Amino acid sequence: MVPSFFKESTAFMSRCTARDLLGDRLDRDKQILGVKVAGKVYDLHTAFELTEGADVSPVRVDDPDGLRVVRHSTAHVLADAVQRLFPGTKVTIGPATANGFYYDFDKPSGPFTDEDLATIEAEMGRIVEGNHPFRRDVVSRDDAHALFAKMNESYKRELINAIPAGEEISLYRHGAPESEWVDLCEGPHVPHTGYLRAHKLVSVAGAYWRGDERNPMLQRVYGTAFASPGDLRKHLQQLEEAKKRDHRKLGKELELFMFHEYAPAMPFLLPKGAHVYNGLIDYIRSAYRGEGYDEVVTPQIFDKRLFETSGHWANYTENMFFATSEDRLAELFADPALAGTIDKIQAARRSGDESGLQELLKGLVDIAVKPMNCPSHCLIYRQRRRSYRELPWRVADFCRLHRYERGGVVHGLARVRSFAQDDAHIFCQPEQMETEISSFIRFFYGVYAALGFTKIAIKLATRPDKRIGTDEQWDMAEGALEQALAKVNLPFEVAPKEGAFYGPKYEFHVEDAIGRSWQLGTLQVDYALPDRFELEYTGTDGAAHRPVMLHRAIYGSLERFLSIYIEHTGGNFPAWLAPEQARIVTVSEKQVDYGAEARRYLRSRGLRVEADLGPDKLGAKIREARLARVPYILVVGDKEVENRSVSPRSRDLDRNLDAEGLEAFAERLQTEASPPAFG
RNA sequence: GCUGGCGUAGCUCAAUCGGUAGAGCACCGGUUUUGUAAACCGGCGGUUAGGGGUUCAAGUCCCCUUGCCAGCUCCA
Repeated sequence: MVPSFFKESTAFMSRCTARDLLGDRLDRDKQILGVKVAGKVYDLHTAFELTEGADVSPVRVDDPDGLRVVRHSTAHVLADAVQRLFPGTKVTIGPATANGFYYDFDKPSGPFTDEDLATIEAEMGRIVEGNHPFRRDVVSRDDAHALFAKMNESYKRELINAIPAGEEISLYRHGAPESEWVDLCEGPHVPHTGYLRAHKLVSVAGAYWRGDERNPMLQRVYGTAFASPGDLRKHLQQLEEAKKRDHRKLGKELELFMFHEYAPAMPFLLPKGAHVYNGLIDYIRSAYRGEGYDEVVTPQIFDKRLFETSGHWANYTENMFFATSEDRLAELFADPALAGTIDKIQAARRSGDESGLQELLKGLVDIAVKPMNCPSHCLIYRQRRRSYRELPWRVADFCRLHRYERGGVVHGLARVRSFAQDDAHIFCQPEQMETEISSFIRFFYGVYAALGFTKIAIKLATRPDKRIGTDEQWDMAEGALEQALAKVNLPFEVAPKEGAFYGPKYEFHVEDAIGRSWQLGTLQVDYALPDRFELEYTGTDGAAHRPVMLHRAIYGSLERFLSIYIEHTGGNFPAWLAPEQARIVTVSEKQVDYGAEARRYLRSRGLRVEADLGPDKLGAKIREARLARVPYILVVGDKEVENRSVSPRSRDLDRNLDAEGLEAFAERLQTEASPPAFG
């Protein structure tokens, strides 16, 4: 069925172009770039088969499909500009990304500088100016090879070789007729370069050809482009805002945490940061009582046999830290085999036998620092015989975990080597899974709503090709995850084959205050660990059964959650979490005694209150308290001393409130500072 | 881990071609006694990330190590 707006197109064509479908609508509405037919976007330059009944809709510059077209087209203009300015530079690929585009170049003279970016941007402006059309040509494989051979574009020829036989090979050209620039490209593209005025080059970076570190390093130029200069400006402002909120910057300014090179990528939470961190833990912990969780405390380092049982020794050691003891060292030195081992290690190193070397080194180690809590929880489960009556059993643990992350990936608090999770494992009977899952979802949403996150998207990651367990188990696990969502009426997206090798999972994607999305909590179904640890419970039938294990976390890593929460709030923690809830500032030193007394009183009411009694002027004290993001500034001058009151200034309302008595203020702040309810 | 960049006082940043390491804030002392985003004066503070090299002379040039930043790859 052809949609109504195409009615003016008289004949129904099987082979057609967007122009045929859109007719004079195209001339009336310059925002239209092409059409989307059965999920695929076609530009004005491309002919395609239109099957009857296909879903057809116009693609406009400012919708997501249109933006991708604009960005990809801008990438072509970037490559054009680069080849004009830096002859001898070879082109590779230049796709659109979530927020823009990039183009990878093989540039013999090394990386681009910031000045280069400015020059390239100016050149792009000139290329775009003429409103020159994009043109598409379909060519034979031989012609394509001949063309790019002549141009000495070896990467393009590699790409041509990768195009399956029988598929169309197309070229896109753009620019003034006398200086057209051509690229091997599937499209789609904008009608002409006039659509590409709102662009900005953002940064340069190295990247490998085809993402493989054995391949040559290319120079990647990142840029972004939008439908209009206004949209571009808005995006750049969002980037500015993100920079202002960067938790690494705020962490330093607000004295929340620090790092030291003696413990790289392992945060030190300073008193204020630790307060917020512990507040988040306390919040979950208090909720655990109502949700029926038991909390345990478990060791930090284990005999390696634990991880051999769990499978970490075979699959996870490159992410683990190891420990040793004097006893163990003495044992190793006393072992006559050691001398031989050292020779073998040296030989493996010389011959570059990485995996052999790893095996030898691992053989010397007998203690490892835990990267996850699940193995210890399995040990606890096995502490005694379990009955079906005690299932589901929910075991929570906030113990520290250590994972050796590769040097280049660590990032502030968001990706660290030492962290804790609001981790818990639910051991249950298979038929209890669904109920457990839906009550976890409810719990999860309650916590996020209470913390001011309302936009949450769920992805259901299903069975990957490489997996363990029976199809029956996978059917049951995926079914339970799906039905639990249906029951609470939540939409979700399926991420096919993205599950863990031992079970399917949810990924919760949470959107923050400035529109960025983060994967935080998770829930995973696991049949493997109960098998490996031979966990059992006695059923009503008196026989032994194997429980299912659910791994679940609401915050995920507390460190990472804190980093996002800092950026979400911009450091303006709500009163119930704020390390300092109110600060008394005296107008002059005449009010010092009352200021100290007020502080004593408010503290006696359980409030976290500091006082700035120093000789600075009021304005300076106010400024400092505001920079510290204290929720209430309590001004105390002669009037307040006389009335035993304070004059509060609210951070969140950004204005002065009426003066109120000490007791009344304490009452109000106490109410405001009680943790939010959820559920 | 890979590629590139960076590391100067607690913080933010200067230091021309290789030629005596400096400012503001913070901190300490003093003066000022202040009504909603920075009063004034003085002082303390440095083996320029660490190590090696080149040089008459190194913050500056070269090499190694380390940490950080951006990206790649990986991930909570």
